[in-house]
Amino acid sequence: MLNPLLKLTKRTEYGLIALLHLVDREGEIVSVREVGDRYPVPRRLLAETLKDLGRAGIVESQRGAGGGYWLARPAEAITLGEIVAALEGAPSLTSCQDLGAARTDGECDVQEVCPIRSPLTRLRQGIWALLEGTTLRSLANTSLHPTALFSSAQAVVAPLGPAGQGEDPAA
Amino acid sequence: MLNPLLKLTKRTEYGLIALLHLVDREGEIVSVREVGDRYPVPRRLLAETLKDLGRAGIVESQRGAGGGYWLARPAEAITLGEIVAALEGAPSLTSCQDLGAARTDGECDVQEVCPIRSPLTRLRQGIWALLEGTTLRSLANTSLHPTALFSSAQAVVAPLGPAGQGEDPAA
DNA sequence: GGGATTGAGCACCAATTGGGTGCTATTTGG
DNA sequence: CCAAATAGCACCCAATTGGTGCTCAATCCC
Repeated sequence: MLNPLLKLTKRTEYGLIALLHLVDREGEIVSVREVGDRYPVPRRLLAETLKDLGRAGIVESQRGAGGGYWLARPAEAITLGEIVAALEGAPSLTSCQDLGAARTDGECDVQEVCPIRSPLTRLRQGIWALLEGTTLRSLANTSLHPTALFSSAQAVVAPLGPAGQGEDPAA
Repeated sequence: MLNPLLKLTKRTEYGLIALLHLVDREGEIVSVREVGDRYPVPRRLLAETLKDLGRAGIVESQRGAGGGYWLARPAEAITLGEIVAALEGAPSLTSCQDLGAARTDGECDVQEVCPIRSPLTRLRQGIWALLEGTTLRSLANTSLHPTALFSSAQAVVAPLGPAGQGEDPAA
């Protein structure tokens, strides 16, 4: 059994495949059929996924014969984080906190004494920053390198403490 | 429904809680009962989790009355990645590749035409590097800062392309 | 030595989640 | 009017995860 920590759901996988295809056909209208013919993916799920992306404003669509999907924005203005959020919802690393949302019902069952909440929250933000710093364009163009990726992630996690101080990285 | 992308299983959550408690009591023997009394967590699952951590060589244990668990190594020599790997298995970002393992059966159903495999693999490695760069000590001591975290992650993802070249990080 | 305490090892059940499909309505082009 | 194609549900099935029962083995204390 392999770790789901970094797992993407099939929906997101299929969504990425579709989106990358849309990047390839930027400026044109692409039907679900076309994408489904190209990749051995359940056509129906692909359709569901594109509907979700449409509702999220990442793609636009036109119904009827000759209809299909296209990117709502240029590929460099669409981030991986946005895509994942659209297809899987907002991120949460531990189950005991959703940044104030849905606090009405169950609440964190580890409550006040939960010692992992704070540090993991920061880590989650760092990871999320990585996703936000990766654009659909950079995914499409493998030769491009997500350099800005780290500067943004660093900006999020760095405030943890003063840089290059006591801790020994060589340990 | 919130995104499982960064989700940790309850096992890992409980494991982290237990480990942080062990850090707090470094040098002493801590029983499952003690941890279970401190945090509102299913004592039994906590026990299962500690067993797993023991099998992974992260903690050591002693049976019998007065027995319990303690860290097998200093907290700065235990990484979050290691913990997660022990409790959830090795990481995989997309389902279509597990680094060569389990290639006998299903194989990647998107096969050769899978366009997301390469870029996401690299992203996964970057995220994993973040986890590997975070020590249990840094989690325990919130004031400590995971600075080395980014240098290691950068080392993994940077090879994507020549460093500090064409791309504009300020974009 | 005997009993209480505590971890080890399995097997197993129950609840949630995710993958996937059926069906119908609506829009659009020919 | 018919065919193509998206929109919107509702639903089922398989897989994973959360959680528990039971038994055995080691250790301490009396």
